[in-house]
Amino acid sequence: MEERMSGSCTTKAGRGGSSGNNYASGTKCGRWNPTIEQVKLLTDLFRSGVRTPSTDEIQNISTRLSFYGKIESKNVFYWFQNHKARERQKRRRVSVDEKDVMILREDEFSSARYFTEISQVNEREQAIETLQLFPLKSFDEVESEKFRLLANECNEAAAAFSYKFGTEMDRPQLDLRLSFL
Amino acid sequence: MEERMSGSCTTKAGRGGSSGNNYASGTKCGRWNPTIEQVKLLTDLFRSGVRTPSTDEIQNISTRLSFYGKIESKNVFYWFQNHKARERQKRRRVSVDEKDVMILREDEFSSARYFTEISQVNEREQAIETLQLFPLKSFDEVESEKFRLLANECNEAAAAFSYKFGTEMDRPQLDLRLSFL
DNA sequence: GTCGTATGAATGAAAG
DNA sequence: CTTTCATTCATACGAC
Repeated sequence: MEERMSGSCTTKAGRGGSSGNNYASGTKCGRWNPTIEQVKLLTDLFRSGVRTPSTDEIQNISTRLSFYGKIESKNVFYWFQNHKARERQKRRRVSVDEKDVMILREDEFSSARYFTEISQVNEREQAIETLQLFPLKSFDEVESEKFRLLANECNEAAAAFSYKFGTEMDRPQLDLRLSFL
Repeated sequence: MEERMSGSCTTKAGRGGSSGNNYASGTKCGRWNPTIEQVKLLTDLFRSGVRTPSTDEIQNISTRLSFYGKIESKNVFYWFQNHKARERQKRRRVSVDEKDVMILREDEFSSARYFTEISQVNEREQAIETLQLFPLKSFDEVESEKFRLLANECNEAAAAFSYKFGTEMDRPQLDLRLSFL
């Protein structure tokens, strides 16, 4: 059984002063604290279609991101997992409570209308542009350098891969399976 | 990194019951500011045993609470998440503070004794009467009306339905596919 | 003004 | 993959 020993840190009386504290690297210990650059890169990858990178890709990404700060492959793995899950979660919630503020009558729920909405939503999810793999213009000098490297290989390796798998295979089983029936 | 929307909004109001705040909460940006009624309903639900409502339940609750003011399902989600976590946190603090004033050495943590305590806590947490779903007596006239509605449907309509589809059909293939191997 | 607290929001990590 | 847990960040408010 895994151990839950997360907080063995000195999380005593919390941090004093509510005014000053920036999060910079203030996090004492424990979990990974991604730097802005790391987050940006990860986000870009995500936006470019990467969803569930393979072990190798994770390793790759992790190695590159380590340039910007301490990081483990595990972090990358979790990041994508969480990011994907949460985007879905968010989408699910927004779509449901922003559209029909009311309803909730049973017949409404079981109507074909409901399914229609769901389908639309899924389609939109798939619609994330997988075109511009990397904006290559987002950073300053230092970044752009590293960025290019990443962009390069990802363009081929990860990209070509993720494009296929991250976008087409990541979530298409539903249809696949149905097509078998 | 979703939306890091920093509160640059002049959010007034504020519940807590001190100042004569209004529940209007017409705040267009910034964070959600629950009205007294909303908090009461949420609290009652919590006391009645609700801890981690499903997506559908959240939706349900949210929709109903919207009667008392602006609210999104994510607010409900966070509310329960936070409320539960903080109760647990508080209890944990108390147990460490009241029971064994010392200890907490590593061996203690990994000892059976530690787990025993945790278990007890969890059990008690679960032990909160989940019987009386709704006190139906907490409010005035107006509230009790809405309240009843919530109590009624929460466990049937949407539940039965969404449970099926939201859980089984929404995305069950990945594992299926693997099970073939 | 600072500080402490209550609580909404987010997210890394992990369990299921 | 989904859901839950733990911790942290952010903000509003009140006491001083």
